[in-house]
Order: sequence, then C-alpha cells, then structure tokens
Amino acid sequence: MITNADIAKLLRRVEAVYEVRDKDFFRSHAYENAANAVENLTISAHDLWEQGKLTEIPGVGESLAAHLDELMKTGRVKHFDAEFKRVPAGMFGLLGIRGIGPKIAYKIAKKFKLHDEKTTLKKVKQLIAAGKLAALPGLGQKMQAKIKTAIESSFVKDERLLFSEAIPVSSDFIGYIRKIPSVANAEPLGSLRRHVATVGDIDIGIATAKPTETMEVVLKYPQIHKLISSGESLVRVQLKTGHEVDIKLCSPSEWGSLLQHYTGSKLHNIALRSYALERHLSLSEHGIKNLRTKKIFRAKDEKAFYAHLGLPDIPPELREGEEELDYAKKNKIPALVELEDIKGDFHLHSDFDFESSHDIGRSKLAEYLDQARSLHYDYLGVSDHNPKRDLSVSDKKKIIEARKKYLFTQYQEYENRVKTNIPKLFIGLEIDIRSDGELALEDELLPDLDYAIVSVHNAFDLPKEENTNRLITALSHPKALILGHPTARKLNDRPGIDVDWEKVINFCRANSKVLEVNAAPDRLDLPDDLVKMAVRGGVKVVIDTDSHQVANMDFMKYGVWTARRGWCRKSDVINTLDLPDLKKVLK
DNA sequence: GCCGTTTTCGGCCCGACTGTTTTCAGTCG
Repeated sequence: MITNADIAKLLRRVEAVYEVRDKDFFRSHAYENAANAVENLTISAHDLWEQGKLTEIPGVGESLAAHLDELMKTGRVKHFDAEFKRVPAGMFGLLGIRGIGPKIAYKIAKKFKLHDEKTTLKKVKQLIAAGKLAALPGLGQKMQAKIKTAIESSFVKDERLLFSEAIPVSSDFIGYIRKIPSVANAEPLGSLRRHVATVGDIDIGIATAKPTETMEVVLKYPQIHKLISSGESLVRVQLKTGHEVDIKLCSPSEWGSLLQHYTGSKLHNIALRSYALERHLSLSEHGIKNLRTKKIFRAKDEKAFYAHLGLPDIPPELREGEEELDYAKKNKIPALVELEDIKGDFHLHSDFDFESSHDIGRSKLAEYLDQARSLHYDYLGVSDHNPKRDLSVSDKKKIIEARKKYLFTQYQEYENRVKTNIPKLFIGLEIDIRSDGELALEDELLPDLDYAIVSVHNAFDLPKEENTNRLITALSHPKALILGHPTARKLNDRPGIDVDWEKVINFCRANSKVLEVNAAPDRLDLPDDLVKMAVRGGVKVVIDTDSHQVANMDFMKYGVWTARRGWCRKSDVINTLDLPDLKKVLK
C-alpha cells in the first residue's frame, strides 16, 4: 500500500517539474500545498481514498483527487509521467539535498545529461571532484563546495532526534545563553517547542536590545564546532555533537512575533496568515502590518500577538494546521492537561528478580516511592512483566505470590520509616498479548492483581484485521484495564502495528478500557494523532512512564506533551483523578 | 491547481541568507 510519504514525494516531484518550467508558479505552489497536507495527515491517504474522501484533504481538489484516484488504482498517473518526461530523470536524485532545489537540480542534470536517478549522486560526486560543477553558469566554487558537503552529510544524517537527545543539548545551550547579561529572553522554537515526538534540528530564539554584543558571546559557547551561516538576525551553527542549531535574534519589542513565527508549524502559519489577510493584516516575524495604514504592531509576547488578531493564545502543541484556528475563532480551544495534574504512574518495573518474560527493573520500591513523594503523587502502580510463559502454572503462582510479598514487605518498611504522605501502592502486571490475542498468563493467576496492563511485544507484522481482533480479544479479559504502548512502535526503529484504531477505540469506550500514553521517549505511544482520535472517541487514557529505574519517572513530561498534542484535557486522563475516584476505575 | 464572512474569478504567506551577480535568483524555514 502506498504511504503518505510516498504520495507527498511524488507530488513534490510534479511541483519541481512545474517550477523548473517556470510556466505556472501557482500550479507548482498548489502541488506543494497538497504535498504538505498529505505529509501532515494523521490517517493514511489510502484509507481516505477507500472512503471516497480525498477532497477532504486541504489543498486537494477535483483535479488532484482524480490523479490520486488513478495512482491508488494503477500505481501510476499518466499525467505525472508525461510531465516527468519533460526533464532529465537525474534531477530527481538531487532533490532533497540541502542547498539544491529544483532549478539547480535541473541545471546540473540537463548540462551533464543525467538520465538515471540511481547513478546521479555518484556521477555528481565525480563532477565535483573534477571541478566541473563550479564551471556551470550561476554556480561557483562556493556552491560546489556546499553541494559536496551536503551530499556527504546526507548519508550520515537521516534520523530525527528524540526528545531525550534534543532536550539536553538545547537546554544546556539555552542555559548558557540566559546567563548573558544582555539577553532578555531565550526559548526553544520550532518542533521542539511544539513538543513533536521527533525533531529535525534545534531552533533557539533570543530577545536582546544589543544583538551584536549578544551574538559575540553566544558564538563563544564552548560546544560550537563551526559556524554554518550568519546574518544580522539569524545564525546557524554546528555543535561538536554534530547537531545543527539555528539561532534567531530580535529586539525585546518583537519577541512575541518571533516566538510565534518560528514556533510554526509552517501549516499553522500559512493558515494564520490567510486568516490575517482577510482582515487586511500581514504577518511576519517582525509584527503584524496593517495593509491599509502600513503601521506595524509589535507584539512583546505571544498572547498579545494572537490577541491583536482577535484570537485566544493557542498552545504550541496544537499549532499543526487549520483545525486549531477554527477552534480559536470560536474561542473553543480546550484547557489541556498539565504535568502538575498528574497524580500517579501505573507503569513501573520493580527490581524483584524472577524468570521474567522481558527485562526487570533496576530500582528499589523505596526509590520509586521517594520520587513519587517528591512529585506529590497520590498513588503508584508497579507492573512487572509476566513470568516466562513456558514455566509451569504452579511455578508462576509461586513467583506471583513471592513478588507480592516482596513488594508489600518493602512498602511496610517504607511506611514505618517515612510515616507521612506515602503514595498508595497498587500491584499490577504487564502481560504480553500473544498473536492470537490470548494473554500470556493463565486466568487463574489473575484475580489477585489490582489491574493488568496488556501489551504487544512480538509478532508486529500481522495483517490489520488480525491485529485488530488480537487487541480486542486481549482487552476483553475482565482484568485487562490498560492497553500498554498500543501501537508498539519504536521511534527511529520500527513502525507501529497495523490496526483498525476506530474499532479498538469504539471497543474501549463501550467497555471502559483505557489506552496508555507511554512516555518513554523512544515510544511516545499512543502517538499524538491517535491520542486525538481516542479522546474524541470518548476513551480515557493513562499517561505512564514505563520506568525501569527511578530516573525514568522523569519521562512523565514527554507523555504529557504527547497527550497535549492529542488535544487531551485533564478529564481525559485517569491518573489525574483523586484516589477515591481512581479506585472506582480500578474496580 | 485550489478556493470563497467582499469572490465561481482572481487572488494565492513572508522574510532572511547565500552566492553570483552588478540588481537578483534560488533556497530555506
């Protein structure tokens, strides 16, 4: 089945051809819009096609829908193929390399007769080595060097950064910047500020009345490896870690506009600017220009920026397209869940040593309780993996009893020692869902548990229908309360399992089952788009850290951010409940 | 090629930076 990314790539190629031919700028622009929209879809375009809803994609009209229909049916689009024939195929091998756009790609492919996409990169490398690229009109030594670097680094830098990588790098740099006396404000921007699960590069905004002086000190940050580009208001550096960081400067009076502009997303900004234009206002990072009076409104913070457009402040996590703008216009932006709302964590792995189906935890219960107390949690749920499946039932029973005793003894010792504000302890298990949907633990061993998380840990490649039935079968068990890391995806590693989520969500609502938002930074699962689907479908979620050691309890913020991106309110999350209400959920 | 709180025609987000020019095109976010 063709993926959204494949479709977007195809549309961008058509866009490139139109741009090269310089014939119809706005037509190429339309293809770009459509490519962006498809890339940002939260469901597969193929599914939309099956439902006859292609034109519901913003930017896809009658004509593009017909082309995509042909694509889904035959795998080709005759019109696209005809357009592609007008340019040397080698140019497509160059698209996507930083610094090379359609025009330059075409110029190179045309001049050197590059007609095979697959061999293009190799040939261009040879041309660079021979110095032949620099001789092209419009190019020069510097462009050739730039392209050389870009081609070399494109083989290295492919994966996007996880939070757990990006946050320490950006926090350290921002910490350094904030200590500079002339700096009024410094914040992360872009996808990092919108709390997207993975980020491309790191953007930092700085407000200062003394830009030159400030930038001089910023560039002395010891972790900087080299300067990539620098202007008056925008500098790009590469750190010794290899990460690229964009730094944007503005005066304190423009801080709100800068934050807004560079937080994006691109689609949010495009929608917002169209909305502003209808009101004769033009938006930029410098402020809001009244097109009639030519006066510029400079926003000192974001609230003032949105207020000037007659809109409430929109949380960065929601700024992904047009939907949030519709809600803002009606003043219906929901109050999203906050980290401070969280009152407990149900997915911790203890250090009880046994023949476990997967890895055991490394921290003592007392350490988890200490941390829970400092976070002002009211309760804590320990859910180790189920015992190995091939053990006898009696051995498993022994293990489960020994574990309970182990945890209770430690809990009592803790109570005797600490005495006050001790979180309530719930004893659960995380049980594997087998490929047929059966739980990897016998029924007779379940009644003693306070709750069970059921999770997929193998057989990731089953067909959609089998996976859907598998999850529903597992959740049908009366003790199964929570579906753990529901898609089983691992970021930068493996995609989620193929599931009819609408069916699973309907089942969860009808049977009061809870979907987990697993906060481990390489999971963030449910993904934000499915959180949104679940919440809209009336299903409750639980935000858990899946901690294997006490330091992992700090992951909670990643889970909250992901939930916020899914439009999740406090009332949608069961671990924001007070203990008495929570106990009702566990019954 | 898309789209509609002035519109089914006539608009289409906006600016910074680089490199190659000699006033601007191409790319990026």
